[in-house]
Amino acid sequence: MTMLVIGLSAVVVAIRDGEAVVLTVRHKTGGADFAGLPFGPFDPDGHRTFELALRAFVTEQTRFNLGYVEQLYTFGDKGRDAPLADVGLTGERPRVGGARVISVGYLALAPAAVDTHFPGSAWRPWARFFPWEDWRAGRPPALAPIETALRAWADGQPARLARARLLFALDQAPWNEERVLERYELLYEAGLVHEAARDRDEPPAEQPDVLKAALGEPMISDHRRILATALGRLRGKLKYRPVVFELMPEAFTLSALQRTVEALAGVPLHKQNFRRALERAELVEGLGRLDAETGGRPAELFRFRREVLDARPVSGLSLPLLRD
Amino acid sequence: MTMLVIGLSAVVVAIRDGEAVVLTVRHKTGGADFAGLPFGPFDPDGHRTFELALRAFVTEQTRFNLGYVEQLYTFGDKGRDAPLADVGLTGERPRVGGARVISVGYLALAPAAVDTHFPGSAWRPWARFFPWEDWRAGRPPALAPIETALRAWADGQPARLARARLLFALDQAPWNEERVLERYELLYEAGLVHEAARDRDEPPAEQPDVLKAALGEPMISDHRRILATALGRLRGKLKYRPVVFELMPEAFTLSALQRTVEALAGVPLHKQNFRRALERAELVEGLGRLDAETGGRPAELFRFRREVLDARPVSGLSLPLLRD
DNA sequence: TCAAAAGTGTTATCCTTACACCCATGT
DNA sequence: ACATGGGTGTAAGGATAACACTTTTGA
Repeated sequence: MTMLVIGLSAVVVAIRDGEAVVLTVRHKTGGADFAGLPFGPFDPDGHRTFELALRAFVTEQTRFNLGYVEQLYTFGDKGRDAPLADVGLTGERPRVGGARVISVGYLALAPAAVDTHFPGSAWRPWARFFPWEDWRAGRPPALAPIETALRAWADGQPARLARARLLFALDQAPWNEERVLERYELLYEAGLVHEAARDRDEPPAEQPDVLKAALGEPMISDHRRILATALGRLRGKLKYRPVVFELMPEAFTLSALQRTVEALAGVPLHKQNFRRALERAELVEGLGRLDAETGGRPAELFRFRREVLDARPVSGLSLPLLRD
Repeated sequence: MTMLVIGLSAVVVAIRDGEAVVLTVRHKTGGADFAGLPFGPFDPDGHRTFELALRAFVTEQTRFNLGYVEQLYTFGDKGRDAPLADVGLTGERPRVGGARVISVGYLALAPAAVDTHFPGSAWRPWARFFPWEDWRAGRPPALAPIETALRAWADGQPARLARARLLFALDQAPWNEERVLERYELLYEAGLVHEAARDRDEPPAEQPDVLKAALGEPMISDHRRILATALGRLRGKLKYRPVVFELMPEAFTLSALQRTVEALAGVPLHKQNFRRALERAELVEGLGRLDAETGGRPAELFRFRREVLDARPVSGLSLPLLRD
């Protein structure tokens, strides 16, 4: 009988220089060199809960303590390359007939991207893994080669075309920033992302360099899928829970807050309407102090009124889009 | 080394006579007789994905095929009573030193509550398990004894009082229908629900009969917690995805649709504003036919325009509250 | 004719969107 | 002075919430 092993993976998000970054671990697999998420096995004897286990091994691997943590999803498909079974992080796929690995993905938010100088671990902008997800400067150029490839895949089939159109905002369809996972899964299904061929033990598809670049960097195992789940979940959550503040320092300017939300949601926001919404929600409070380091006129510093969480039900921020 | 076992549990929701009902299985445990959710073990050899395994054993246990299925959460805490390990449904707790059971909860929606006449399985209104969650006829009477018990538990501590107030709408605080799980967990933490004492191997607390009734019927294992997760998730999802229609027959009246949404959300809605919102969203289409069986004036039948799902991003229904 | 449920009109208010302009600092 | 980013006023349009009333059937 096949053994079951449970692996825990963490998508640790932080903001560095106004960019959303993710904690990754480098893996040398055979010749190639891929990034992965920090992960570890769940030990049914030593760990009382998943969350405690997760906090323990992330602290161990990266030297800082997680704040906000939330379970994302449990992945158990056989066809998909499941996370690695052993703690040694060898980068080998689980052997056929060996243990079946189930992976529980978590999202964690860190108040700042402290560089841990830990061997093999690094903060990387998640735009690297999903170049098509960043619409802050308008429609990302990565979408052009992707659109061509998707149309070739759809090959006139109406169902495929409809999905591609909706998810990738083709033909003037509106962009929905939350459907990150569905987009990644479509690219996987279409055989475009590197992981698709790898999971079928096939050689990488022949692709022009522009397309290869547009499809982003692959990750080991199903980690890019977990990352897509995390990004989608976080983008949704921004709107109905005040989670952004978990990523901000104690005192911040409103522009820094807006840049953070924009970096996460991947869309440009309307400055004044963003501020008005903030004000109405009474989520922040001016500190009277100024931040001189902004380049132009100094900005007032604000703090998150954490006490509102105990006083009343509180939703997140609205995302007033800036028309392009 | 402790073995790991993965159990799958399904919260199958349907509408019967305008009430939201859940598929349950009866368990005779020692003297007492508790309800539970349909569940089964995940077999790493036989099952390619969780979802396929779930569909298979629900069909086997209840004779119908699930439509909409969504993963809820994976529960792995040790202190909590985890789901049973074997398929025999003996109702015994997993033995100390035996297998550690992890349970993956799923939400499924069925278009109608077909009575399967299967031994031991039954559809039960979920209000039985959460009497405090039904605000359709105003503040539920179950809240009075619960409020008293919670205040006794809070014992003047501001943090406890604030949580109880917010979650249970004490002192005129607004009711938030989505926070079902948090409410159940507070009652568990306060030691009020039956499961709390049971999980600590303590005898049931001494409680007046009104309080006992107000706290609802307990379930085996952590099934009531999974049910609370499902109800909360479904209530949230109603608003941003058109999932209600998974519970409706092909043709339905607008009043039946409204009653369904009310039964799920547990709040009364404003008739005309509900209809106006439906109309604006272009989610339904009149069929011209009438339903004569309504008691008063016959109502027009409508259908869900399923095709909009492929045409544009579509959100759920707004819940225009009816002030009490 | 009356109860029961279906179905509609209308208004005040609030929120969202979109426009453009002024302010304080460093170079 | 002017570039750079911070910070504000205002009005149009649309969505929501709240008011009550008419219509069509069965008993």
